[in-house]
Parts: sequence; structure tokens; C-alpha cells
Amino acid sequence: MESTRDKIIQAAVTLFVQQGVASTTTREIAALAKVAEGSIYRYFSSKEELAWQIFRDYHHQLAATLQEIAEQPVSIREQITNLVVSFLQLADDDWVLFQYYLIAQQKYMHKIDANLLTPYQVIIDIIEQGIKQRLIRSNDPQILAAMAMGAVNQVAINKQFKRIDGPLSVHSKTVSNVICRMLLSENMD
Amino acid sequence: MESTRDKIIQAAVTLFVQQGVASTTTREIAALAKVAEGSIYRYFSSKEELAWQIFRDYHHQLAATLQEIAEQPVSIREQITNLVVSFLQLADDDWVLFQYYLIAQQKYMHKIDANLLTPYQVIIDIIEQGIKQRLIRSNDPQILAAMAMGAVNQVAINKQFKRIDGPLSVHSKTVSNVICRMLLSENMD
Amino acid sequence: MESTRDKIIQAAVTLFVQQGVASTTTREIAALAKVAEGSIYRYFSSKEELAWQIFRDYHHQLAATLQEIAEQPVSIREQITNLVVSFLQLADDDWVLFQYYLIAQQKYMHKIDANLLTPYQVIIDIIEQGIKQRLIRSNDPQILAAMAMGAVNQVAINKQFKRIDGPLSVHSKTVSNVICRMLLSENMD
Amino acid sequence: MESTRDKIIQAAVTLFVQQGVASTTTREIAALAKVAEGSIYRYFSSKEELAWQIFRDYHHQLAATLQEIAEQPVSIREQITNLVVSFLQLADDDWVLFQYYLIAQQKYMHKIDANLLTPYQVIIDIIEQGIKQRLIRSNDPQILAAMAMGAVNQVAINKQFKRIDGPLSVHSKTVSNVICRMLLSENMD
DNA sequence: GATGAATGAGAATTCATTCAT
DNA sequence: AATGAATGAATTCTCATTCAT
Repeated sequence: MESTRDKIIQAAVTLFVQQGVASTTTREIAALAKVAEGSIYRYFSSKEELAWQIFRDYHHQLAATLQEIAEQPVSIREQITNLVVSFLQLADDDWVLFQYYLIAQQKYMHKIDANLLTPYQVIIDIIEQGIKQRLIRSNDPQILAAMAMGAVNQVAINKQFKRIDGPLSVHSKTVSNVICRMLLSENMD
Repeated sequence: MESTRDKIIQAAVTLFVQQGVASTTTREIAALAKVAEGSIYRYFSSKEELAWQIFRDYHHQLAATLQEIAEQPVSIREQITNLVVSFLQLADDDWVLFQYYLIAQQKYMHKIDANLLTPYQVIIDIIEQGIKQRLIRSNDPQILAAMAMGAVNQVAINKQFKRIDGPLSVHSKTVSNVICRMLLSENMD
Repeated sequence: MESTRDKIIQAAVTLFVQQGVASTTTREIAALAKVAEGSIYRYFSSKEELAWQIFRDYHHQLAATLQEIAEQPVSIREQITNLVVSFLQLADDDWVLFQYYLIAQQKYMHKIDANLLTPYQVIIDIIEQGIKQRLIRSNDPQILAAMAMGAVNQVAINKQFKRIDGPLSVHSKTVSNVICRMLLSENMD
Repeated sequence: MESTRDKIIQAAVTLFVQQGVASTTTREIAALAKVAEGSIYRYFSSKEELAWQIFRDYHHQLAATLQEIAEQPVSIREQITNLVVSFLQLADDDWVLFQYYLIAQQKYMHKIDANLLTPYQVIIDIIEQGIKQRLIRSNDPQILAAMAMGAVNQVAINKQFKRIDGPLSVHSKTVSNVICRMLLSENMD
């Protein structure tokens, strides 16, 4: 049996993805979660706090998972491949939550402590390493990281737009190959 | 002297980008535009309609511009380069409006008549042409298009996130090179 | 060619009857009258004043007509008959304006100078005369007048309700007979 | 202790009678009812719906009461007398609500299901019965019903106009006598 | 005289939040 | 812990009125 808190989070994230945070009412959340409106306030001090906590918690989980993968002592190509595979797998694992993460980034990313790990920072690190080791062409790492991250993100976004369907992980191979081609100097595909 | 309608649009877009449509009040729009709140309703039947019309009009303008560029009878590499250059230039030309376009897509793209031209369709067409002519590796065109589009978009998004500053067009060369490397079979860079 | 003022009155009264004064907008009046919204204010200081003037003018016209009829030196039965006939004829003559009069009475009647003539006063006078001359049974003249007036008014109201159709004056004979029976001691029908 | 819903209805009716529905604000209703403005919307979806429900509920109550009286197996004269007495009594019982009913009829009567019972239908039925039994002179029943109903209504309206004061039921005898004289062939008074 | 864009006060309605039960 | 009625500030939108042209 799901806890009241979990029912609220589940309902909230579903509605936030469909309508945005601002347009989702606490009444709707309570109705979908099948709890009383007042119960939301036993677990979260405000709707805004609820939206933020869901983002923050998922962000930390995501960042930790990706960091762990990035730390494996493997070739840069394998690092990139592993990251792409994991990222798409995480999207598939909780598609609603992942969508919320994509949408909520713009609003909440700046509240994430800059000293903490972010998926973006993981990528930057790899790229800077790669450039130092001359495995990645010498380009602005910010631009390369943006493009790599954007290329993967947009695959997920296009699933939102229903231009792609089914699980994202079936495209892992294609996506990681393209990312490698984008970044790595030598093409071995 | 700017028309009342234009002042409203200008103010609205600015605030929509900063706060989102739902969290922007008509009072704020009117204040920034220096018009009466009621004047908004002489030109737009609702705040929602205002948000939609701004999106729709810019979308059509964008799609038309990109289509025109895509129709030039040049090599695929030049086509891609021209599109990237123009896209980043359009972002620089009206950065606020462009940001709004990025944000509002998720909400409004599905209201755009699917038979009409979209930037995304322009890219799909080029990629499908490229695959047929064996200039682009045979991969799912939907995935390639998503990745190419996402890679460029994210450069703009990272400017929003202040991870990049200055005009985007200074990065045209880098970005178009990376996109070509993503898509084209033979690398001539 | 109708004057602007008349076009406004005509449009206003039509809408007032359909929707009530409060729910009719100056924009609607202007649109129906095919004049500019601002033009209303050249002739009337406010919407409220417009509504009041239409009522007041028609009231005076009505009162004067009925008073004239009541002054004819004829039998009381003829007086009553003549009043009923004229009243229903006036309703037919300008049905829209007459409906407005029925509706607006509750709101504006108290603003009519009590010293001036009202249709109601005309009836009271006749009834009091009739009682003095023992032609009308000795009952509270206020009650009798109310009932007589209400009986005639309601015929008009039931036309509004579409329970009766066609011109009201075709029912003059029936109505005046019933009124006479209500009021007069001796029945000669 | 009165329920919130009842306080709202009570306040609303009072103000609707004084000012009309359109000119009464939700703020005024809330203030008079001593509840928050928002509470109105827990019980009624809009001000309009509130106005309509009050009318509809009282209408059904009125119709049911009068129907019950009309069904008593007594002489037509007694039927009429009983109806008049009850009607005036109902007006006295809740004078504010009754006034609202008189005023709101024009707006809402057409929304009442025509198949359901109305006070007017009760009267029509009696008159048609009376004509068949030759107790009522053969005249258009619609006209007779209108006149009878109007004669009684107007007594109430004249109380509104302050031309009559005190409870209406003190005039029951006079009014029912006059109504009988209007309708019945043989006069036995 | 006529126009209609602009105004801004005020209306209806919504909704996050509180709190007595 | 859970409920849901009540709150009232804030929001969107309306509309009578003004005024420059």
C-alpha cells in the first residue's frame, strides 16, 4: 500500500507534466491522489515546495547514478556509451518523472547548489578530459557539452511530442554512436 | 511610435520567458507595456490567446525562413551549415522571442496544423534526402533529426542558463561542424 | 432617416427588454444602433440615464393618453372599457417599448413625481368615484385598483411569456368585460 | 445554527429583490451572509446558478403546494378561494422569497420544464374544468387565467410598491371574492 | 457631430492555505 | 494522521466612460 506522501508525489508529477506546475491545482492533485487537499500540507509546506522537492530528489538520484557510471575506469568511448545507455534507461524507468525533470530544469536548476554534481557537470568533465587527452577535438567544451546533452535530451522530448514512441532504450546504440561521432576525433564506427 | 498591440506583445513575451505564461499576470503585462490592463483585451480575447498567437506567428515566420534556406540548390553540407547559421542568427535577432519559442513549444506545438511546415519537418526532409543519396548514414531519420535539432537548441538553452554568453552566432562554425559530423558519412573537416 | 438619438433609444430598449438594463452593455447598444459607443454619451449622460429617460418619456405619454380617455364624460362602464381598449392598443402600437415599461416599473416608478399623473392614479380615481356613486362595491380601492391593473397587465405579460400571441387588442372585449365584472356591482353582460 | 449554504441563499435573495440579480455583487452577498466570497462557489458554480437555483426550488415548492390544494374535492368557488388564500399566505410566509419569485419569473420561467407543474397550469386546469361544467363563462382560458393570476399577483406587487402594507392575507376575502366574480357565471355574493 | 481606442475601477471567479473536527 | 469546509487575496476579464482625432 502506497503511503499518502507517495500518492501525492505520484499524482502531482503526473499533473505537473500534463499542465505545468502553475496550472495544476492542489485540488486536482488531491483528487488524483485520492487524499484530502489538506493532507498535502502535512508533507509539504506549499505546492511550490512539493514541485521543488520532486525535482531536487530526482535530480540528485540522476546525478549520482550518472556520476557513478562516469567514474568507471573505461575508455572514453565506453564512458560516453554507458552514459547514454543509462540516461535513456533512466528515462524509461520512470518516464513521467523524467519528463517532469526535463520541464522543470529551466525553473529549478539554478536552485541546485552549484558545488554539487549535475549531469551537465559530469559531461563537461569527460569532455575536458577528452580534449586534454586529444581524444576530443579542441572546441569550446561548453558548446560541445551543450550539443551532446541536447542531442540526447531531444530524443526524449520528441517522445513527449509523440514523434517517437516505445521505450527510448531501443535507440541507445544509434544515439551513443551519433554522440561519439560528434565528440571523438577518430571515427571507428 | 510602437502600437499598443506591439507594446503588449513585447511586454508579454518578456514576462512569459522570465516566469512562464501561467505565472505572468495581466497586471504585470500591462504595467511593463505601459498600457491599461483592459487594453490587452481589445487585441486578444484572453491571456491564453495572447500567448498562443505570439507562438503561432513566430513559428510561421521561423518555418518560412528556414524552408527558404533549405530550398537553395547547394550541397547538403552547405544546406546544413546555412540552416545552423540562420537558426542561430534568428535566435540572436530576437533573443527574447526565440527563448519564448523554445519554452512554448511543448505547450503549443500540437496546435500547429500538422500539414503546415515546421522547422522540424525541414530537417527531416534534408535527412531523408541525405540518406537516399547515401550522404547520411542509414539511421532512423526521426532519431537523427531529433538529435540534430536538440544539439542546436541546447546551445540556445545553455545561453538561457547563462552557461554561454554573448551572441550565439559566434558559435555558428563550431555548431555546424559538429552537426555535419553527426550526420554526414564522410568527414571532411 | 432616423436620428442618432432615436437609433440609440430603439436599440437600447430592444436590448433592455431582452436582457435587462444591467446586463446590456453600451457596446451592444452601439452595435445594434450602428453608431459609435461614444455617441451614446452625446445624448445621454450615462447608460442609467438612458434607461431612465426612456421609461420616463413613455410613462408620461402613457399617463397623458389614459388621463385624456378617463376625462371623457361617459358612463363608468364605458370609461373602463375605453381604458382597457386604449391600454391594449398602446401595447400593440409599440410592443417593445411597452414591455420595457412593464419591466422597468419596479425600478423607476418611485422616481416618478408622486404629484404627477400615473396610470395607476387614473384607475384609483375612477374606482373611488365609482364607490362614491355606489356603482362599485365598497372594497379597499387600493386592492381593487391593483387587481384591475394586474389583470390587464398580466395579459400583456403572458404575451411576453408566449402563452398568448398576436395583437393584444383582439382581446379587448373579453378583457374589458372581465374587468367590469370585477368592479361593477350590477352585472349587465 | 444556519448552514453556510442557507446564509448565502438568504442574503442573495434579499439583495436580488432590492437590486436585481445583475446589479448584486458576490461581494455584497458574502458580506450580508457573513461568509467569505469564495464560499459562495463551494455551493453554487456561479452567481447566475445561485439565482436560478433559488428560483427553481421555490417554484417547485410553490407549484406542489398549490397543486395539492387544487386537488381537494370541493366546489370550484372553494377551490378558487383556497388557492387565493394559500397563495397570499405563501407570500406572507416568506415575503422576500416570494418577491424574488415574482421578479425572476420573466427571466427563468422558460427554463422550467414545461412538462412539470406550474402555478399557472393549476389555474388553467381549474378554468378549463369550470368552463366544461358551465360554471365559468366560455372565454379564452388563457386570457382568463392570465387575468386571474395577474389580479392576485398585482396585489403582491403593490405591496412591493408600498401602496399596500401589512400582511397580504388580511385581504384574502376581498381578493378571492373579486376573483370569483371575474370567473364564475353565477354571482352569489 | 461622430468615432473608436484607451482607460481603470470593479466584477466574478479561482485556489493555495488554514484549521476545527 | 486525515479530512474538507472555509477563507480571502489575487487573478482574469468586463464595461461604462472619456477624449483625441
